[in-house]
Amino acid sequence: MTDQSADRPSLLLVDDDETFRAVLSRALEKRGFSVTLAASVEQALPLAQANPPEYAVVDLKMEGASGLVLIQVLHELDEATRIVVLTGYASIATAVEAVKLGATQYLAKPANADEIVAAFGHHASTEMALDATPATVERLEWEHINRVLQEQQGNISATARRLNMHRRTLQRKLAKRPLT
Amino acid sequence: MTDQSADRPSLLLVDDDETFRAVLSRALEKRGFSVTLAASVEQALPLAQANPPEYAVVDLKMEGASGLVLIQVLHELDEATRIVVLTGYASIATAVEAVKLGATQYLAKPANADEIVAAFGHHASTEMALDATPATVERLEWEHINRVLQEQQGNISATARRLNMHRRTLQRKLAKRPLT
DNA sequence: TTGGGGTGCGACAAAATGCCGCAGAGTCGG
DNA sequence: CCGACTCTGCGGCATTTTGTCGCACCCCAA
Repeated sequence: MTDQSADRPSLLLVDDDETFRAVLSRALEKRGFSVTLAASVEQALPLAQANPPEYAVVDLKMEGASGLVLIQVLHELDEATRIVVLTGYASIATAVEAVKLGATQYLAKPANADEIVAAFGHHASTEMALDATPATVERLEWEHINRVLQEQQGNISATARRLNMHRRTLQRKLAKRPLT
Repeated sequence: MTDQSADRPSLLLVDDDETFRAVLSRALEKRGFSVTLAASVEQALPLAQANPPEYAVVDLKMEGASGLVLIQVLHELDEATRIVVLTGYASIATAVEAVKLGATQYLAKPANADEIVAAFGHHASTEMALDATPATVERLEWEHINRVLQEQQGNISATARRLNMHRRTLQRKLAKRPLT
């Protein structure tokens, strides 16, 4: 992954959400990475084996094989690869697993590009990462709710059940615009 | 810690809750371990340095130094020591930290002796089942707060400022045990 | 029609948050 | 030593949010 951008660190981004993938890819390119995309573990494996990346962002739960498989392979290919795991289904057990398999850091979605870059650790060419501002809790909640709502095709009752939140509360939260 | 019980594996149990410590000690002795007790990291350090244990059970949050300090020392003394971390304030951020420092497994209290003993045998697997349920908003908030708190080296005022949250509110949230 | 799912919303009780202040601690420089 | 700055935890009380309940309505399939 040190193709024509030999001076930019290579990064493999693996996520089955096409929109998220495109947005994050752009943000990471802006921060100086040379990004290669994959929509699944199966798609990512040959890419990684051909050119082990310096950095990787791996969604944990995708169609097909688990992101855990990719973490293990990436780590075996090059122990120096810095792997950040992203997941909308965060749990301590999977965090332990991911780190033991070689992940550098484990982040719950939503996570913005600055947070992801900061999670790689100190990186000399991305000074702007040092000022990473964490999202407010309200922002986080809003994005999470809307993501699950979308997964439930806009069904408010189902979303409330899935989030273990009261429907009335969910309605109220959705009626409010989030602060920036 | 292989004093007169040369045929029983040595185990260092560090927890500032005297009752819990005594109960768990008894249970672990019944399971064949030779248990040494300590009520704090400060108390445990010289014990560990004198005789690095084969196994350790370390509470994360105690008066005085954090259990994370002890994990690091234990791991440096003997990489083969199997360390299980216990905490009533479980978070992904501390789980990641503990595992990176050398912990074998990370368990949320309450955890019984069987669970702890099983945890000593934990090995990373790519076969782990991934959660099908998205995190609740409360869980997401808890994990986010704890991640930023860790980034701010445990400074509550700084964390509150960074999260644009009132300090009192943050204190209250941190005092509550997270939902599982 | 019935039964099952969904929608939005108000009233009121309960819980959480915001705001303020208190008391204490530590660090640093003058 | 003092003052200035930071931090810590916590209670009292006002305000806001959430939980609970119920109402009214909708759609769809049997």
